Amino acid sequence: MTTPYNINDYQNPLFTVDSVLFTIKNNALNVLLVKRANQPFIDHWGLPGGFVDINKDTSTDQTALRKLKEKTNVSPLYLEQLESYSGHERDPRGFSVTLVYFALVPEQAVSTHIETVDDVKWIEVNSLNTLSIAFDHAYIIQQAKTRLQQKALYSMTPVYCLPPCFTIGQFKQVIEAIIEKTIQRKTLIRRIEASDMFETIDKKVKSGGRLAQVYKIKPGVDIVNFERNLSI
Amino acid sequence: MTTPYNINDYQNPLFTVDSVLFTIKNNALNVLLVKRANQPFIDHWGLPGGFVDINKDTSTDQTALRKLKEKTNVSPLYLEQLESYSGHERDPRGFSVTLVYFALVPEQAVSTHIETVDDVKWIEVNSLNTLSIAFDHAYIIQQAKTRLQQKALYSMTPVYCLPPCFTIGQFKQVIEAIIEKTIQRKTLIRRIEASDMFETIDKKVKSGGRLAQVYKIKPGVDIVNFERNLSI
DNA sequence: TCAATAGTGTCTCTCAGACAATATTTC
DNA sequence: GAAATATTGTCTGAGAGACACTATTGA
Repeated sequence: MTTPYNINDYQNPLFTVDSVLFTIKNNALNVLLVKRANQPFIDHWGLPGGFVDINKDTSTDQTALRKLKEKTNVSPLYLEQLESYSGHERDPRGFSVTLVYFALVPEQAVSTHIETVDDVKWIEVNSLNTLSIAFDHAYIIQQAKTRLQQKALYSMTPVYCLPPCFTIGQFKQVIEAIIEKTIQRKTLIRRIEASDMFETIDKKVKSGGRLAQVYKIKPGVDIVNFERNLSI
Repeated sequence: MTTPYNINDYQNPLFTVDSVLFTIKNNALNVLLVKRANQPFIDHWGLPGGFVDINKDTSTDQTALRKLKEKTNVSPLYLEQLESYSGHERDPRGFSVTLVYFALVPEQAVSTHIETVDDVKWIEVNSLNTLSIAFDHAYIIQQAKTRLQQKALYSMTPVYCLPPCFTIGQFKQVIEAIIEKTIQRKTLIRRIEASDMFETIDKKVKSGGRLAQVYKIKPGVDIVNFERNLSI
């Protein structure tokens, strides 16, 4: 090392940004996978992502959003860092680091686009084992699922899997699909009121029985966390 | 790009690993800072960290631990990823990514070592503004503090700021120093019992009043989370 | 004895779970 | 009316906050 801090003096790790994009489809948690066009793991399914483009991206958040938009044509409503994964074994090209984001969208925002291509698709998280998944992405998806399940217990985050207008019944189904347990409708209503995140709109929709009140997120509100979890 | 996936085809971001090592000293939250010996920000104080050494490190966790051990001579009892920070502006050398860990140790484990050197020191988090801090490290430390405060509300994590044997009074003081609020001793006792993480040892120590029972962590237990937060 | 800290007993309050009761809808 | 779903009412239980009370130490 002749000159300190010259990046080329170091063997740099391979650094990528990947995203676990979830939605609820058919009452089940689904994740967006992309068929790899290149080695390694060519033709396997993996998470959408890639290298930072330092000419286009102002941060790794932008990298994640850019790659998701390339694949789905929309930006997710919710995006946060999950964790980074690193090591010599996870990529045959050598030591690698991937910074993983986790993101949520309503299904229909994406499905109309990806139905026109055959290298991007939704897959049920509980059916991942039927596919050959690239790298350690199957493990990462499980970690992201666990994180989402935790957040569903103490926050309103799952609402970002819903379209702009929704009923309490739809919200309940989304939460139940995520945590894989039923919850009390009453508890959800209490939280909706306490959070003050939502407003009713002057519309009711049919639901098989009594018409259901339609809600939407108040403009500009932040996601609300609760001090107590839903019960395990 | 002639050959896909050749790392040298990309302008890679500068990738580093930094750690926010906290302890409680004089009933206040302190963070370990290191005086920088090189540009940029030479002679400013910054977080301990550096580049991944892919010949020594099996993961970025190892990078964080290796750098902390170089500076403090001990490994922290608790280490977890905080978040990564990226952008063009945070480092004058160009687009950079730093993966930040947050770590806890009991004070005395470190202080005996760092008292012998003058480029590593503890500084109270609430007095950071009296120093010139390198990069965006002051902001990162605030983020780490917020995360630690959250964890103190729903988990036993702060116990890793304590020596192996401790009293409930000491534990209470550590939690109060972190969250900057007083808590009910009774609540802490209830959580200690419910967590089943601790055992009493056959010793009592003097405390200014009645002798205090000494506790230690049961071997092999994992950190326990609660379903309810302490009140704001 | 008093001051100080440790530890216990117990009441209140909040909010999740449970579930009954009522309200609307379609068929 | 019956089936289905929406909405409200209300009781129970767990656990945090508050705080009084007892216990044990040193000065």
